[in-house]
Amino acid sequence: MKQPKIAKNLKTARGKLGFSLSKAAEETGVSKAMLGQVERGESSPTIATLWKIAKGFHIPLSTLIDEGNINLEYSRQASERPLKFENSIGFKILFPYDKAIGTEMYLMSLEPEESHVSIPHDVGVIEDIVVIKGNMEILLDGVWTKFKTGDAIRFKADVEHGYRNMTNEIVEFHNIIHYKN
Amino acid sequence: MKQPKIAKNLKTARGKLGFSLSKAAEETGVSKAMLGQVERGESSPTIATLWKIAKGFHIPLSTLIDEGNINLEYSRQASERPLKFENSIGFKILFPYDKAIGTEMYLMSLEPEESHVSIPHDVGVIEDIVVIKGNMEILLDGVWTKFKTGDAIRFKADVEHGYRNMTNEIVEFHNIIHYKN
DNA sequence: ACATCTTGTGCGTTATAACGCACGATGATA
DNA sequence: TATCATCGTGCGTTATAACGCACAAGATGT
Repeated sequence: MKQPKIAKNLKTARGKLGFSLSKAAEETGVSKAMLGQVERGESSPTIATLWKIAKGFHIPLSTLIDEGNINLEYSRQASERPLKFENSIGFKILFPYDKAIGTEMYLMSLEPEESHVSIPHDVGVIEDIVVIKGNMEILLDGVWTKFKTGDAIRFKADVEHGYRNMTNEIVEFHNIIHYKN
Repeated sequence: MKQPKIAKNLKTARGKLGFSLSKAAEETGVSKAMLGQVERGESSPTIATLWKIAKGFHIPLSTLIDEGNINLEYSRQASERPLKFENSIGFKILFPYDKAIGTEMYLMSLEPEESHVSIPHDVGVIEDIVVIKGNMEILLDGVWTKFKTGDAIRFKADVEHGYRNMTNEIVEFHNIIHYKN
């Protein structure tokens, strides 16, 4: 696991919001000097300070601690539909998001030893997985749980979750995302 | 957004691993006294300290910052036993009808030379087919149309439609029915 | 019973997070 | 040009994170 890139994520977040350090300090209740120190990597903030920042920026806390694969722009798109898995594991769109139906469906594949962790979707989003071929694990509540061909799993996608393939065969699964209308 | 529940999450994680404070300190490189302070909510750790803990515990950092409304709720759905009714084809319920989501999902199978014609569903019902294995035909607008493994088809199910397998191999497909809410 | 080990807590010390403020640089305006 | 406002950085001070150590309580073994 890589060390969290707080400095970069904070700088990126602030930039995208178009906040000066002063404005950011005003919105978050964290001093301008401290925000600057964090961005320059001169200080490691406490979780309480990070929370104040995230709250003031109206972004998930995980956006600030994420490991650099997902930027704020991605996170912001999480509030819009459809959600794309760019630069991630292999997938094929089976049914694109349809507003009338409220779902989208993908055929996903995982190479051997490949894994992917998703940031949380909007509140209320439900995700279905149906394992088409192979043995895979799904990250639910911080625990990797095993599933095999034919298994069907429904879980809340508004928390962090992930998929991984610890076998040496390709895994394929259907991924259906239900958005609350 | 709720304040992160670091104290509770740390205590839970340590408990699940079966670590004493001493063992946890050893594994994480964070002092026993500090771990105790964090668990009792007497101190708010820096992100660097949290990262050391997560790394030492081999868990995602987000597990420690998650907001406490984690429901370890997911459902392993698929019924184990395939069902076969008279005058119908074999199927297995993957996700039963859920009013909140408005869909149901089945894994269907067609023996060689087997066919099935459905009576029309209610007005507005949409049906998705994803061919998992084999070559099949679907009756759409009075015409049998061929589809193969990997094909995904969406059609209005409020008119007559059907499925048939004119090959000598078993065909399997996912059948998702979307009811208008 | 006693000795030893383990466990979690509290305390004093050290390191650093977090702050308010001052300042130089930059840009805008009169 | 002079003035003002904004920006980000650095500094000294205060608060607290993080530590090593000691200790009381509990568990275990003889």
